[in-house]
Amino acid sequence: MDAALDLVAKKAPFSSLSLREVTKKAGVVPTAFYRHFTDMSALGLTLLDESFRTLRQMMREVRQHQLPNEQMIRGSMETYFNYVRNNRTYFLFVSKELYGGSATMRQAIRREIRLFVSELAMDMARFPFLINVSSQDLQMMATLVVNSVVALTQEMLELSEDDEAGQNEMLIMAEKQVRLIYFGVAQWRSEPDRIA
Amino acid sequence: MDAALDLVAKKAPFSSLSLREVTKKAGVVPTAFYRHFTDMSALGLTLLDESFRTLRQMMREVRQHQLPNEQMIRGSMETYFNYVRNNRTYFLFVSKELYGGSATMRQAIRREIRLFVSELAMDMARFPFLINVSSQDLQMMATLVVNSVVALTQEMLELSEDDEAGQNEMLIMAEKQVRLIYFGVAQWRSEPDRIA
DNA sequence: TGTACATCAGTGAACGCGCGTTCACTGATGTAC
DNA sequence: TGTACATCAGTGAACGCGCGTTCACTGATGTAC
Repeated sequence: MDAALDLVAKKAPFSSLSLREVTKKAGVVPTAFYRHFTDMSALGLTLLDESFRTLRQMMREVRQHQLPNEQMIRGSMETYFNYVRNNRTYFLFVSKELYGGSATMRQAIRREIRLFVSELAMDMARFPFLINVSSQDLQMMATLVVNSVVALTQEMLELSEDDEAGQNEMLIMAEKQVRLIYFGVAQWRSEPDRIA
Repeated sequence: MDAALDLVAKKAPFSSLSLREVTKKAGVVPTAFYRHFTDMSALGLTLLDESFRTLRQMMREVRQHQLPNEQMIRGSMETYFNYVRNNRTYFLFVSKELYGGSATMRQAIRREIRLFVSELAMDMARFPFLINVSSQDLQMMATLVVNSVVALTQEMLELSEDDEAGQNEMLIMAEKQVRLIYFGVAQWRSEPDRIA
């Protein structure tokens, strides 16, 4: 599993990895692979599980905070992006699979993302200034936040691992974007034609 | 080229396509490939050029509209998502390459996206209520809009081609999200602690 | 404590297959005079 | 208008290679009595 993650991080997407490549990197003969997985796609799904198992755990902790004030946004983003940095290879793997993987993989990842969105929407439902917003709109707002953070995560993964400055820029951008979205959220339906 | 796009749309990402697969699909002998491209990566770059050539053209037209009122947002989103529907295979190709392709491909796509972001930021700079916003923040806001639309585009591409209802839902969501962002944009720096 | 057996990760030879690429070729279409 | 030659897309045989998967095997570790 480590060998596969390393190979994905260093070059190709998982789908273009060969069984022999992985076993070679792991320092083991190709046939030994079958002692652990039935085939490559089984390995892929296991890696996906592993990737999300700890991520879910971390998200749950981040959600402990409750009110959407600015310190809370900054704190969540710091915690999250730190986690990304410490689990770079997992995120690189998931990022490449999200659109480039098999249908099964893509569905599995989208399911996890939708889960985060729903949880965030539930949190938002408790904001006093959002009591009149439909649950569909809450879902839309949460999707916006999650999609934006995911996009910046993927952008950060393109940076070299030791580009501290660039990574910090991403964190700041993420924080500002989420704050900006919350400005819009507070505005939603309360004064809908301020701009028009 | 059509054969390659078809194969990418139907299943695997471009990087896992073989030269023989493509020529077989095109109804031609493998060696005939070399009459047109030096290798697969040259074909990939040509497809990328082709994908963005007409897309840039369309974006230029969308930008003709000027003021950020709600009809303009709706109109732009309709034009754009219609274009996506009519060029599905190209977008599927680009979407899979954005994170799963070779470094060259990824860089080329990111460059195009950054171009769109800069143009949008320039448009925003002309909004009267944004005169005091730093150009860095304008870039951040434009990034947010573009990233959100890109994410929804990719989500739409996951839907079946004839899922009219689902695709319409994406369009509506995109319009709402962009409108919400504009609410936040209008709020930015003018009353920064409304939420805090 | 010692013996017998089961479990398990890894080995190495072998297979048939699709791969990218080479080469000399064919035959149709375009161009010069 | 006819002839000679160049250009060009496609052909088909052949190559060596890495692939996934099979098989019978080895030897270390764990378990039962």
